[in-house]
Amino acid sequence: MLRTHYAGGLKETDLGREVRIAGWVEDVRILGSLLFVTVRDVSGKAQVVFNRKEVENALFSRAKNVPRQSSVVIKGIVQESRAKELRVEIKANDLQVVSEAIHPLPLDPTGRVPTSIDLRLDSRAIDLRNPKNAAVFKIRHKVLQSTRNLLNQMGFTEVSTSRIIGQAAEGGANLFSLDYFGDKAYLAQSPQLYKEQLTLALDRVFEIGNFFRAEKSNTRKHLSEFVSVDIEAAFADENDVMQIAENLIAGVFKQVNESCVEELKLLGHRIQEPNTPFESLNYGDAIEELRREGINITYGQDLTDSMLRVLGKLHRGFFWIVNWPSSLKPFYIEVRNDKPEISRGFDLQYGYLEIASGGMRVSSKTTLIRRLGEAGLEAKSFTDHLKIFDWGVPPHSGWAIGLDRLMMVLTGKKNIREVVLFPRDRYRLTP
RNA sequence: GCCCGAGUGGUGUAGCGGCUAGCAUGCGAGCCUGUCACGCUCGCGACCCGGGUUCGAGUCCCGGCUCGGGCGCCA
Repeated sequence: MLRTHYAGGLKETDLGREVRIAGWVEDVRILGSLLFVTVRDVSGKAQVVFNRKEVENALFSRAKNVPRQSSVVIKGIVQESRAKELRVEIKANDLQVVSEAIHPLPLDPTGRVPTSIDLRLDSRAIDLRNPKNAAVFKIRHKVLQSTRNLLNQMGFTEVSTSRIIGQAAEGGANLFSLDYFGDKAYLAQSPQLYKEQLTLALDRVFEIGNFFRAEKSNTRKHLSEFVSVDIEAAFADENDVMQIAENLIAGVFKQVNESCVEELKLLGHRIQEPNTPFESLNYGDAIEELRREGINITYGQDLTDSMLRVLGKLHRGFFWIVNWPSSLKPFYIEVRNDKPEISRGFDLQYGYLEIASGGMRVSSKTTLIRRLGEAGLEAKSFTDHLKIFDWGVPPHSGWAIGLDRLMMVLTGKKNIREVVLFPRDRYRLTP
């Protein structure tokens, strides 16, 4: 064991105890015969003191000359600190440099000098030594964990469907294609059809996975690879799954608030558990509101980014947009019985940001074939999917939450790249 | 893909026709026994690339590349 304690975990109860910590050197300050080394690890930092008069020359100069950000193991006795903000520190009797950092480093992970996001992403591993940047991913971990727990409690079974698919159907976004032993294959943009098929036997399923979209987007909220939280529930309608989304999101907010106090403080970001149910806005009313704001839009047009920005100012926090024209929703979304021109799909917004979309699905084969036609797609290329509708597919509903976008809300970050470890966008394929 | 803006030491920036190209941080050398973004002294290190205008170009013009913002595209 290189390490007996974490740097951030030293307490007064450790006074007098010999400990070993392992981390990286954040700072070296020398005052005559006294040498202060700040050592950080994932848990926080500890101050280490070397006294020239009490330790060997070799050790003192090794400590004095260790390049910052090098990995070190330090042994010493915990003593009371005279530092203003510290209770305890380590009076060192050994320091081993286990891996030296070569200077100049591409950025300063202590955050004394800011670094542009682009450069930070080029050096992501060391960028995460900055606790503010690491905090984002500790929160992300908590979000994933709570999402799994909450969906599990709601009776969902977690599944993993394939990312490599043979049909580029579905319309909408462009897919990345690849060579599959001489056949053309594609990277999935969504588990949509698979998760619908699974409701036939597994009833309620969810999947958290990476999906791909070959759009040449150049924005702060789009990536070529993103993480989607998908659910699909048998014998459920759109209202049922909207409620599930509300409970899930409120639950995630609550748990992040409870267990990520330090991380949120580091980010200087506050979150408030949203009240449920969320506000619900009819598409038609949204159009009216936009027209009142002087925006030139007519019923039936899709809402553009700038329109969503306006709506986001009028409706703070989470809100649903419902009762969309059927023509604006994908073929697998059910339409209303009384008014087939109105869809049973919904979008979830957080201000201007689209967080999720979903709806009641079509479960009648003839309706689905008709809807495919209306969407300009060929039923022929959906043979594998269509056949399940002969096998007693239950009525079902579901949605997909963009996890990265939800992370933007939870961390207050304005650029989606901040909340993804190694983002892939139009111009970035590495590291 | 379109529009706008920006590229200056490792990092973040100031300068916008003639400067020994300034500052912060970093790095190197030195002084200091309680620092804590320690302090102080000295030093190191930079004008994105290619054309053009001009006596003279980080500075102005054109093109390229890269980045940022907005738009568009977008299960």
